[in-house]
Amino acid sequence: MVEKYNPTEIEPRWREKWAETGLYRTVEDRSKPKWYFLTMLPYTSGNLHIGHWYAMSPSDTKARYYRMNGYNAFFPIGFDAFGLPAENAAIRHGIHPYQWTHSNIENMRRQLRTMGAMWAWDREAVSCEPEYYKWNQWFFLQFYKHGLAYRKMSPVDWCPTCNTTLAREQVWGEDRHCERCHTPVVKRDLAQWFWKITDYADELLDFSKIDWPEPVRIMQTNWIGRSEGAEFTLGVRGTEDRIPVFTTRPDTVYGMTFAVLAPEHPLVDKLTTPEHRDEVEAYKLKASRQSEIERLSTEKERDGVFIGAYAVNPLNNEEIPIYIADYVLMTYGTGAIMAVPAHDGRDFDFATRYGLPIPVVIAPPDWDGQPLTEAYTGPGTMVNSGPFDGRPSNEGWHDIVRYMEEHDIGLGTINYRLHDWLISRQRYWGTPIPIIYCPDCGTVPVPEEDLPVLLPEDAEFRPTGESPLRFHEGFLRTVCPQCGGPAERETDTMDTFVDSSWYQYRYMSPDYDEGPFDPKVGKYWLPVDQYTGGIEHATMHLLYTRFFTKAMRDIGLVDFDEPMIRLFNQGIILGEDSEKMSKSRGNVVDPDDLVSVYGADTFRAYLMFVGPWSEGGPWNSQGIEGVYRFLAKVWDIVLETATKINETDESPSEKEIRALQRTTHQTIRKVTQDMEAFKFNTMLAALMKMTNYLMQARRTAVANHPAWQEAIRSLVLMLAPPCPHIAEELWERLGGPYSVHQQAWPTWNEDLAREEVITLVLQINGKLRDRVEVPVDITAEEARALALASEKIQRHLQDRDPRKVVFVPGRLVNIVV
RNA sequence: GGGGCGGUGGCGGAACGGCAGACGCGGCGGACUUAAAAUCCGCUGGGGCAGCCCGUGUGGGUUCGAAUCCCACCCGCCCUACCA
Repeated sequence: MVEKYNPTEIEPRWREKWAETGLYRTVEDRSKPKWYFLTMLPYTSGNLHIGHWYAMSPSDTKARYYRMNGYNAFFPIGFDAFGLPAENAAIRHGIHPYQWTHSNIENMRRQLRTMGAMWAWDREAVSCEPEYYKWNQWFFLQFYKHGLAYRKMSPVDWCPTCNTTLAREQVWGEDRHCERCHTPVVKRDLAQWFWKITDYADELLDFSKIDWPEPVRIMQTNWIGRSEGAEFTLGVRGTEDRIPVFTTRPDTVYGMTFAVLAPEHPLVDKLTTPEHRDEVEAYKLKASRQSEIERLSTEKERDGVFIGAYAVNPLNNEEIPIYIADYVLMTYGTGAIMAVPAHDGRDFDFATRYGLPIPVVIAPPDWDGQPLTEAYTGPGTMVNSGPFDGRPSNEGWHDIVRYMEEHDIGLGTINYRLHDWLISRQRYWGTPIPIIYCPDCGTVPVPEEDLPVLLPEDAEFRPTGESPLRFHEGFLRTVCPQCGGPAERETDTMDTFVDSSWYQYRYMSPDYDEGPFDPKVGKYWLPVDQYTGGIEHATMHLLYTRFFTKAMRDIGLVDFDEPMIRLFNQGIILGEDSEKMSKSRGNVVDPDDLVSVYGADTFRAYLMFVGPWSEGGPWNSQGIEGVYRFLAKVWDIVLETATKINETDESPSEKEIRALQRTTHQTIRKVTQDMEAFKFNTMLAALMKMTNYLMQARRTAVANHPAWQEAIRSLVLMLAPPCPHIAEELWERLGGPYSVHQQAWPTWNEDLAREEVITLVLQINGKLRDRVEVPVDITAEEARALALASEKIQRHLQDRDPRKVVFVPGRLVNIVV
């Protein structure tokens, strides 16, 4: 009996050796093609959970595969280290965010190392370090200089008791209360900084330069929400005021029977007549709460109130009542709409409720002239539309826009759902925005040479969650860089999505201090060749980082348009109950426990084996045993071979040798193809199948043949990417040179992989009736003759005549009767 | 309401126009053992258990042939929220 597989003994030993010998040190080796692999960086939560392993093991596997294929593969790691949990820990436990974050990072580094991944630790970057966030500030200044950063008023959730703004995740429940004191939150306007991502809206809709999954492209496209339409103004009877409205249906403008403003629309107060004021105020108050109430109640009634004023339709001069209603949003378009109840479902509901007229202006194709029972939103013929009557609506659409432009009524415009990126956060644990407010000079950017604006260490964390920066005199009080007079710093910090928008660049050269990254190093590695991460980031991080790269290009930092050429979205690993893992459900699986029992190799391989990486799936604590058994079998077979336990004088038959070679080369082919296609589950199944074959063959004479040595070596090499430790150990025992991870990936020989005999399926009308063993290269004629000669076929055929015989080479014969 | 993903044995899944269920878990039987564990070998979709019949959410369609392509519907999960 050979020595037993003992992962806990071999794994730490090899990790040490890899570190000592610098096996994964990054070198800009220009003699090799580069391949930049990037996996979404972890947040410094303190503990590596199974989701991290699920995301990282396959990407490490693929990076290792590329390395064995002659690429210089770059696989960096870092930490997303700013964010609210650190501040909460400071408030609750009195630990400074920096200290909390760093002890978390220490622990996570230790846990990450047990994975045995080929990370480029020498390029690690941590976003809460001044050396990192200095460049967030630098980017801010560049954006400011290039007109991509501006400040305007914007609403935030505000807790009146805690006297602080709240982040989205601090607002709880249907009544939207503060997580700390349970007071219902209110909206409050603050001056905040924005970045002009909308400048790139059209370019962000262009995916021609990237190979990204279709669902992500669709989600980004919907999120950007480009819609073509017209913007025009409605006059208000008896005033000089004009209400701008946006519509995607200018062809329906004659069907407007009322106008609706968002309750927060700036003209509401001015236009409301005295007798409607109370009602309007009451509705506004209701809307300010209700519009934020969780929209779980799908059957919400569409309501609103008349404000007493009338608008004028500029095309037919008809006067129509003006309402406010919470179904119109201040944040989209102009915050006001022309309501055409016949051709918009929401307007239809509203008009029905308040008894407003619903004139048809687009006749549906088979319209009988009767009133509509629901809104008709399709194309049709224009009616009741003055000079446009009789026009097909899709042509009339353009006619009316042209008419509006010719008569200075309005303009054809494009509207986006996408808003500019609000980056201000009223928080401590983030990057200070490098701006100074001077009573004389106004808004003054911090000079580049004064960066970084450091977060003060002696911050005082109040239980209410107020930002310590607002009360920190030493931070707040400064001098104006322009006039030298007393001035105040901006106390808001940046959204943490800023950190992750460009971290792939910082990994080039985390110690570089002349710019965000060393352009010489960037020239070699950039852009990212393969990015992997969850699809939940489709419309946030993945959009922001594309924006950042385009802005960097326009600033002259990079010469390409997209940050990541290829993207793969992995699924989510669930608990054994098929529910999302969470502490409250009690279905959390701890990676540390599993590693200490089974070793990292088994754990990595099981996560890949459990199902397609893109799908995720439930954890199964018994399933992992199967993978462990598989590795233990490989261990036994390889050691048996290495120690030549099985020497006999017998020589194998040609047939046995060919069968072994065929298995080896078919497996190499399958594993290579699956590795390319991210099909790690079937890749491992193929390796298991080969191992099962070797288990059968190891006691036969073929184990003495050179083909056996080839099979064993190939198996170990193919195991190196998914299970780096055991492969290294076995490779050494086989007498291979250090390291297995520097060996070439095995290649298959198509001739050796080819089947000689196949099972030909015989069907009648597509139903399986018989099978016969035939040579692969059987001709159609031979196959047909063989099929008709089959006893079972004859029996099923009875006396019916074959009308047609379909022959599919290598597969089947189908007789049609 | 909009968008995305998915329904295949007891379970995770494979096959993605051509033998449905690879590989693994679990189960059953056997070998080894005083015994158990571990390990190894065999069987394992359902029904008749013999020739066969039925099976990929449901109902249609295309095709010589459909889990796979098309249409309609049902169910589940995720994201998003009245986008004019």
